Amino acid sequence: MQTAKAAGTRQSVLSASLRLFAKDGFQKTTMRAIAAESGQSLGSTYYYFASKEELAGELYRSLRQKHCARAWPKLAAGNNLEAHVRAVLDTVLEVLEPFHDFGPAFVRAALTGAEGPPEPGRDLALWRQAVETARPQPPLSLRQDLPELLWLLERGVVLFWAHDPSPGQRRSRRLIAHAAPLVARLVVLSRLPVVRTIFDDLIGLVRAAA
Amino acid sequence: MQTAKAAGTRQSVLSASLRLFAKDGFQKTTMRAIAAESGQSLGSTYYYFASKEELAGELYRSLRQKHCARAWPKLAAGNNLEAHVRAVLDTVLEVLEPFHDFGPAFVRAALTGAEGPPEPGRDLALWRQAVETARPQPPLSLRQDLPELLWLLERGVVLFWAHDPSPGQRRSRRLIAHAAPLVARLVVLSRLPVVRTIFDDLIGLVRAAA
DNA sequence: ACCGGCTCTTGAACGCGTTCAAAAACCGGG
DNA sequence: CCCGGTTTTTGAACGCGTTCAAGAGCCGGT
Repeated sequence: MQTAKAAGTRQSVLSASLRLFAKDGFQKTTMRAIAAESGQSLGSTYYYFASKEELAGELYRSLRQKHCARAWPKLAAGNNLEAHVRAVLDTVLEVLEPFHDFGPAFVRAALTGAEGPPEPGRDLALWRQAVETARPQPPLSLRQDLPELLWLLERGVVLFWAHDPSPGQRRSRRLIAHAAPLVARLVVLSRLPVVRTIFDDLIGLVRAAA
Repeated sequence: MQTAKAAGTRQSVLSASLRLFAKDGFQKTTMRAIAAESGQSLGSTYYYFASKEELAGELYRSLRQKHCARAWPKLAAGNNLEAHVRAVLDTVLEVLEPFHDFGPAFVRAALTGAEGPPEPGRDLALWRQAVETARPQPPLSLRQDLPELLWLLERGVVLFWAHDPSPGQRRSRRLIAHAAPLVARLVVLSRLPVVRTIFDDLIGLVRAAA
């Protein structure tokens, strides 16, 4: 059992790391500096977080939570799929933006932290909502697998964004601007048998991977 | 200018690192161990290789060279595109196989070493050859951009392979088995305007990224 | 033979992430 | 109030990748 005060110190370590990561980036921020900033000893921070990676993972987790909370309302109006895809992806960059200067190592550390795909539950639910509430509705045959494919797309975009050196991450925005209509068009065309076959292959490919 | 003897020591450091990486993996092999194994002092290895990463990069470079040399002849017969794609991708796994136990960090270190895409020249040329010698020939409209797309595919496969924990990397093989016909079918279908449009978008997306 | 300037080698040192045994603080029950 | 056990804190220590000032070996020119 842990006391209330302990939770407080834990939080102070977390916020100290947030402050320092923002100032100096992920790599340059040392565990010793985090300990000093939060007024603790070095060993104490390791009592709460087993590694620097785990610290990144914790911050990233709260970020994705915020992402879901912010993106969800945007799906209410029942726009078309392209708008939904764009909304979710734009929101993820919006939420992540202040953390870009943390450096690619931060995202890598966060994504590699303990769990491979870090409890995909919430994000996947968001994509399911995006698919189900889209009007016109995507073909029934795709409705089941599409969320997973879009979730894969999201991870790809985040990875790209993390390494995007362009000012303001313009390239990542442009990537989304291109990808959203592409996805929408593909989904519409999936009614054609030829395209449908491609989708089947793609899904088979993803299944083979996972 | 460097003497002939120096080149020898350099080579001995390289081969020592190869031996140790194979025995203990990339992460667990220490620079000190490499120095000891090659009969040099620690500082001496740093005289030849600025970092552990660079060591990985050097080994990886020679691997890709071997890959090109081995894959090129397989393209001579003028098979269809699917066979060519499968040949090149299978060969890359074949060449890389002994290095899988080096761990994902090895590939990451190699791919991140100094140059972003490490002089894509040779690999891209291989893909160009694969596209140009395929029979029937891919549509003219794709012939220019297809090599770049396939090269992207190759990097994706390698990345996937590096993290593939399945025994004998079966999953990676399966991935290739699924991806090759998918690519071939997509290329054939690119004669249809709708699919062509998708390709254009995809190429635009890649261009926006690079 | 001696020198000046290189190429190469060395081992100590730095700062890092991480571990650990021991001490301190805390807390409910006697 | 004090005691036993748990939770929290501490600072020293380890091994790592990397850096560096100093020296050793080598070689052509005088």
